[in-house]
Amino acid sequence: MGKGDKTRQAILQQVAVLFNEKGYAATSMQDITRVTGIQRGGIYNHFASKEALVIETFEYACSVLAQQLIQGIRHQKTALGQFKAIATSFVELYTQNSLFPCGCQVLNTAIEAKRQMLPLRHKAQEAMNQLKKLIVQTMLEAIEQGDLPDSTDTDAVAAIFISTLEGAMLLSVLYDEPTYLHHAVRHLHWYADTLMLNSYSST
Amino acid sequence: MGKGDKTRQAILQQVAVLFNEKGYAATSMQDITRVTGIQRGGIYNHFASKEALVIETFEYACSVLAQQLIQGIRHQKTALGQFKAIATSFVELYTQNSLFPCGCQVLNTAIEAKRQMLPLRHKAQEAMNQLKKLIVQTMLEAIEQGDLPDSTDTDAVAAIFISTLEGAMLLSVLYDEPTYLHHAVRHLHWYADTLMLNSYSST
DNA sequence: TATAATACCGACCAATCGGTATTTTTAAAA
DNA sequence: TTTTAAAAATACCGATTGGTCGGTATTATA
Repeated sequence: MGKGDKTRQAILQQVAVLFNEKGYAATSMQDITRVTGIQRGGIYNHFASKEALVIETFEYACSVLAQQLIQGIRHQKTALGQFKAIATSFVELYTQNSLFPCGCQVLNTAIEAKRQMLPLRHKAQEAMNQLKKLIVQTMLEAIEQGDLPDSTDTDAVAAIFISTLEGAMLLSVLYDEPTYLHHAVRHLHWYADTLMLNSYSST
Repeated sequence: MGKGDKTRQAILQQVAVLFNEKGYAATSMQDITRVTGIQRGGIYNHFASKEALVIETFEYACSVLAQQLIQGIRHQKTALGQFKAIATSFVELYTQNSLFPCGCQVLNTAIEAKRQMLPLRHKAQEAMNQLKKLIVQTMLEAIEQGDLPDSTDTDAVAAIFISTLEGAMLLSVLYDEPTYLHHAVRHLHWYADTLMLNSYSST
């Protein structure tokens, strides 16, 4: 990796944290020069505009996030175990990883890019699609393995999973208190276990 | 109400929508003059600074929100009915009210005021405290009326309620699709009904 | 080592930012 | 109707915004 690529990567890493902390609009190019140690001219040598930097940074953050999430569930042997591990791993990402101390990048981005920044909004939708897909496919495997009933409405359950986790993330960020994430994991694990006995979700 | 108070109220109403759409940092005073039809000098005659306007607007939005939420559960006769109606009413607020087409003001504010804008963050915490208090007290009544078990961990259940609703709000805003909110309501109603049979929540 | 390409800096741009001081208009009190 | 205080508009401020550009230092290639 040449010098250019190296600094480019370093910029993405450092700016990802900054953007997640302050938001995109509230972060100025001056803030970026401060945290990267590179002047504006240097930054614009790697990225065409602030918007391009924003989008690339989000993509970078998502790739790291997804990789760590998948790694966190890989060791589980059963699909149901993997399914439940998604919640655990998601929470551990926030509570243990210093890269994301200000909440979920996808959540923050989705909120900021509601009507403005449409390309960024689209990226956030794609990232959420990926997460949903991971959950649904894990559930489908669990159904195949007989650990979840055939009647399970995988889309609906996945939506509940994500809603609960993201909402708990919101509360944990708001109060700077990881308890809410732990509550969410416990609730979701119980919910997953209940799905086998109770066919509510298909109605 | 004199003319001054009238325009002041009008500013709060119109700016509340604008802030909720674009976020605080991304909304300029020029945007505000555009939507209110009042020039900067006029605005600053009513509010000392943009920050003061931001905080007052948030307070205004929360008061409207809280009022409508309470009104939406008042007609229920049992406390358990009120408890479940909180979820329904919360969702109806978003899907039917033109005042809040860009998601929950508390959610949006909490995300934007993570480390910056500490007074605003504090206001967001207070607003969330209010919602939590409403849920907990409704549950306590339901326990008194024998519709929920004594062992219910009201704080934990309230956290799950809020997490699920706010998370579903996030998804519905991200995809511009109310389905996620409806999923959340169905899930929470089922959860509330299950609490009576299952004492999981107390562990 | 000589040459070409890349990375970086720092001064600079027009535009816009939030905010203020002043003037004009408006509405309420006399 | 006149007086007067408040409300709104105007003109303007210094600072900062995202972005550009010429020049220089550094790196990679040959």
